[in-house]
Amino acid sequence: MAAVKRPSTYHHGNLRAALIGAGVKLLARKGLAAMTLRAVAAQAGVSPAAPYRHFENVAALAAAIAEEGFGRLREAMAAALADPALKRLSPLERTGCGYARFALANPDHLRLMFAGPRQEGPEHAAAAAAGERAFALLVEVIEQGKKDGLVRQVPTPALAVAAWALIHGLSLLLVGDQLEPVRSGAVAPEALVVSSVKLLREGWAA
Amino acid sequence: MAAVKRPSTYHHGNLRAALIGAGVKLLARKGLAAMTLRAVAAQAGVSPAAPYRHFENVAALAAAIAEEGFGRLREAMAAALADPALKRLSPLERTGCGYARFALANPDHLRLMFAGPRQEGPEHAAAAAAGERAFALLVEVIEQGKKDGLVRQVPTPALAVAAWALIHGLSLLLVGDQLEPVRSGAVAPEALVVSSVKLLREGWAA
DNA sequence: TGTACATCAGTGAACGCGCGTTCACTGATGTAC
DNA sequence: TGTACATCAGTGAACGCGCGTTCACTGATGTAC
Repeated sequence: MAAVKRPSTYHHGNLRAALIGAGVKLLARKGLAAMTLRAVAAQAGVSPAAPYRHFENVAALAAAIAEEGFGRLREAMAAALADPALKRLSPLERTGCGYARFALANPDHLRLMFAGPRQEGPEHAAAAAAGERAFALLVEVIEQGKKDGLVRQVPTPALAVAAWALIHGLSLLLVGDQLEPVRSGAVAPEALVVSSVKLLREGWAA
Repeated sequence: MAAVKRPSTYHHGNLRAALIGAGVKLLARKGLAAMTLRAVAAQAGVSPAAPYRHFENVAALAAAIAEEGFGRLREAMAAALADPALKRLSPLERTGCGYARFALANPDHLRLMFAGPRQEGPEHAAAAAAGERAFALLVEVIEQGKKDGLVRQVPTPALAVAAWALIHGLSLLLVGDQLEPVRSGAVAPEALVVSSVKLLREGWAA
């Protein structure tokens, strides 16, 4: 018989990662308000004091969970870019769909990521860096679009900010159930994303 | 001597309105997290139990403050629309500037207005109605733009949602200090609003 | 290979705090006569 | 016009709760010899 590796119950092994995972789970199951330090510790199966071995305070833990979210957001955008089901859309539209998919699947995680202004500390810096990496993916898509002749020679930062703002705002409105056509079921969320990015592509000027 | 109307200290007169005003003040001075029922009552100069004469619970009070915010948001858009300093911009751009001005002047109020999903109760319904009135102003601007031949014959709801999402997302990113060009002082917030709405007007397609 | 020991990731009890909410009350107001 | 009284918007003390954080501790781990 193989000597089964019995994980110790006292020493966790990788509590930091487990706490972040527990936070993600809580955000999904109970929402942002329920994601307290004590709840995260309980979800991870440790005492309320345990997280302090890995995080200075609750804000640092939240920042680490936000960082995780930015990583997943980037992955969602990359996955949508490569999604064959979206191949009829332009890369920028596919990226937007990825963003919206993450938002709709993780509404409270998104809220946490963009809750409040920037703060001090290493975890907050790491979260900001992860956010910039996600933004950089959008910038790459735009640059490539220019090379492929799909995108006008408008300054990339201006377009990236506008595209990010559009899809970010749309995601938050969707997540907040604030759009009447979606609430009534008249329009599917993804259709709205596509139509909005298309509008940004073609412009509203007569 | 005229008989001066001495306001009673016991009976407030219009505590409901005073509580909403106190909430607005707290949002501006201390932020969203500090806007508790007890803090609002203290700011209004009454005991913590007094608000219960006017609101069922703290959520109803928050919804009433959000409603006030939507009213102010609509006013800010209408004011920008009529602002001679912005007369070189299109009506849609002016409306966006008004939105952004409200956001930058009242970041935590905006966060409250869009915090969390919809809830039950008369105050929440009133807040939603006020939000729809603000949205209706945008719809009017678009309809007028079509009549004036400035706006393409694209479905109004689609354009209204896209424009709202763009300016909403941009405002939240500005308010969260999440845009590097603004943080570094390279671009002024209003310039970003104008350039983004212009981009939505002209499109990014080559 | 076996033992002593330093390390440090965990425990669990406790703390003070501010929160939302309740309840019996108080006193200013306005109306009926 | 003056008085009795019903109304109801306020008080203030109290409640239970869950929060973030601390502290002395415990016990599993891995290393030195």
